[in-house]
Amino acid sequence: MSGIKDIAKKTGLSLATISRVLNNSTLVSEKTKSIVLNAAQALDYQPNLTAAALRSGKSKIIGIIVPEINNPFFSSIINGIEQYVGKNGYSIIIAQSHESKKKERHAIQSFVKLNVDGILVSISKESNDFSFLDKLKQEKIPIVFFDRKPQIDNIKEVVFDDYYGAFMATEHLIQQGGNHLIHIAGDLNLSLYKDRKRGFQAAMERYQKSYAENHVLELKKNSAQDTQILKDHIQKNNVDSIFVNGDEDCIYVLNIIKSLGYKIPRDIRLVGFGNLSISTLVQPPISTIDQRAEDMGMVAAKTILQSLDEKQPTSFKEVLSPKLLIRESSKVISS
Amino acid sequence: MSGIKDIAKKTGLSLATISRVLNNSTLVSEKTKSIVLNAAQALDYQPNLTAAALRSGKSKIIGIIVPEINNPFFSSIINGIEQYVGKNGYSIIIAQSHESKKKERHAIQSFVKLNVDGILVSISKESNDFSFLDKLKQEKIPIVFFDRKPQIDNIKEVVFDDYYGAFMATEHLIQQGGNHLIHIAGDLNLSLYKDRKRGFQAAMERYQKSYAENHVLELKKNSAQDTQILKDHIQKNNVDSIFVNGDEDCIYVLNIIKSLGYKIPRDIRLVGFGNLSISTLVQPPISTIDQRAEDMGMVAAKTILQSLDEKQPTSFKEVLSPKLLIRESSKVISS
DNA sequence: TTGTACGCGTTATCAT
DNA sequence: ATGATAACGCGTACAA
Repeated sequence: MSGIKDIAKKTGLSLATISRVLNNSTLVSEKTKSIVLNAAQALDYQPNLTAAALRSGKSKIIGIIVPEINNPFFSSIINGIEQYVGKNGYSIIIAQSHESKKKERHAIQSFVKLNVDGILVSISKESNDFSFLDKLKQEKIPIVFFDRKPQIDNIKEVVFDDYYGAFMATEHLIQQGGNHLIHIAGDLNLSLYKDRKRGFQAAMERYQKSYAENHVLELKKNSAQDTQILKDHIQKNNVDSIFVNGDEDCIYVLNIIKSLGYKIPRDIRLVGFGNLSISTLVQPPISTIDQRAEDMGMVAAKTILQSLDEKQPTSFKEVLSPKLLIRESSKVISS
Repeated sequence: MSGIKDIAKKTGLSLATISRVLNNSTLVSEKTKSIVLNAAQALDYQPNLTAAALRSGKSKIIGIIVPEINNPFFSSIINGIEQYVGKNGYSIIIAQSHESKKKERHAIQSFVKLNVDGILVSISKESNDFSFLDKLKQEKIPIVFFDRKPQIDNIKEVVFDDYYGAFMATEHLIQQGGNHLIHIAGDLNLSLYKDRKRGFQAAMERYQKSYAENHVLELKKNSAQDTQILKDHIQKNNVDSIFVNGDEDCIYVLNIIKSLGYKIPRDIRLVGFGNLSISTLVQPPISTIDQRAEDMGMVAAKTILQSLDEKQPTSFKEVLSPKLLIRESSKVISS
C-alpha cells in the first residue's frame, strides 16, 4: 500500500500533480494523467482518508443516531441509508441513544469530534432540548431527522404520514363492518404515536362512530394485567375491531385475544402498523400499514447528501405516504 | 468550540503542555493541569479526532462488516459491540456485504483507508479468498471474526457452539419421545450450518436412531414446493420431530405444518435455533437454542480492543455455549 | 516541568 | 500544465 508520495517518487512528478489527477482531474494533461493512474495501480495506491479529511474538512462519513439498532424498523432504515450513501462513497457511523437524551447528546458530541459531514437522527423519547442544533449550525454540520423528530420549525425531516396511515387502518376496519373500535396507543410522548391516535379519532368521527378517550388504551406490558384490561373492555363494549399502534404490540394483542377464546378475524379484526417481517409470520397474518422503512432510509440519506453542499441551511420536509396491506387478521369472512 | 491552540492562547502555555494535560497527563504539575482543564471547560474544548488520528495513527474507530444489518441476529450482535466499544471511547462504522465477497473486500478497503483501528467481520456466504488477511497484517490492523468465519488457522474468532447446540436440540426432541426426526438445513456453504447438521447427525447416532442423508432437507423458499416436500416426507416417514436450522425458517415450517392439519406439539414437535424475539410471538412459541447474540457482540468487541495493543498477532478462539430454551412447540402433552 | 519544532498525508494557494 | 510550499490540528522527540 502506498500514498501520493510514493507515486510522486515513482513518476518523478510533484505531489500537487498527483493530487490533482486523483481529485479534480481537471487542469492536467491526458498524458501525465494516465502515467499517474498507471503508477497508482501498480503501487496499490490507497488514499489516506484521515489526512484528506483533516486537510479538506470533509470526512466522507455520515453519523446516524437511533434509539436501538436491534429494532427491525430502525435497522431497516439503516440498511436503506447505508446502501444509498455507500454508493456515493460515504461511510456510516452509528450510535444508539437507548432512549436517553444524555446518550443522544453524547453521540452528537462524538460525531462533531470525528468531523462527520452530516448527521441523521431519530430522537429518543426523552428528548426535549434541541439546543445542539445551534452548535451544529455553527459547525456547519447539516442534520436531518427521520421518523421521530422534534416539534420545532426550520429543520429537515423525513417522516411518515402517521396520521393518514392510522386513518386508513381505522377506515378499513370500519368498512369491514366494524362498529365498536378501540385503539391501542404507543408512547404518547412521541409525536408519531400522537398522530396515529389522532388519525384513529378522525376516522371514527368521519364515520360517525362514537369516540371517547376510553376507546384508547395503553398497554402495561404485563401480560396478566393487559389480558384483564382487554377482556373487560371487549366484553363491556362489544369490541369488534382493534387498531394497534405497531406490529409488535399487535402480535402481543393478537395472542392475548386468541387466549381469551376469540377468533380472528371472525370475532375481532386487527390492524397493526409498520409491516415488520414478523407480521406475516403469525397466524393469522396481520393486516398492517406499510411504513417503507428502507425507503425512508434512502430518502433521509439523499436529503443529507444534498444538504452537504448547501451554503445556506434550508428547511425540508418529506412525508412518506402509507400503504394499507390487507391480510387475514382484518378480512371479513364472506359466507 | 475550540482546539488546543485556543487553550494555549488563553492560558499562555505552550501547545505541548496543553496536549500533555489532555493526554498522558504525566510530567505536568498539578497547578498547570488544573489551569488547562479549567480553560478547556470554559472554552468548550473538543479534540479534533481526525487530527489526532492522523498524528497518532489511532482513529478510535472499529469497522464492522455483516451480511445484512437488518437481520435481527446481526443487529443484536452490533448492539452488543456498540455498547462495549462505546463505553471505551470507540465508535463503530458499519458496512454490509449482502453476501457478496466483492462488497466484502470493498468494505475492508474502505476501512483501511479510513484508518480503522480494528475490524470485526462475519463473512459472506460467497467468501473463499482470504488473502486480505495478509494486507491487514501488513497494516497492523487486527481482525476478529464472529459467528461466520473462514476455515483457516491463526485467526481470532468468536463463534457459537453450533454443533453442540444442534446436538442438544436433537437430543431434547428424542427425549420428548421423538423417533422419526428430520432436520431442515441452512446454507451448507457456511460452516456453522454444516456444524448444526453434524450435531443433528451425532445425536441421532448417539441415540441409535436411523440416520440417512434424506433425513436432512433444504428448503426451496417457495411455499408451494416446500409444502409438498414436507407433506411427502412427513407421511412417508412418520415424522414426529423436526429440528430447524434457524428460528425464521422454523416459523416458516411451523406455518406449513399447521396448514397441513398437524397439531403442534401433539403430532409434530419443533425446535429452532437462535432465540430471535419472534420465536415467542408465534403460536405455539417455539423452543430454540439461545445464541446470545449480544454476548457474542460484547466478546468480539472485547477481543478486538485487546488486540489493539498486541505487538505480535496471536490466534484466539472463544466458543459460546448454547442454552436450550424449551417452549410449547416441543413439549410433550402430559395426559 | 515546560517550550520548540517537526511531521502525520493530504489539499490548496501561489508561482512558474 | 506543473511545481514548491504552506496549512489542517495534534502528538512527541528533543532541547531548555
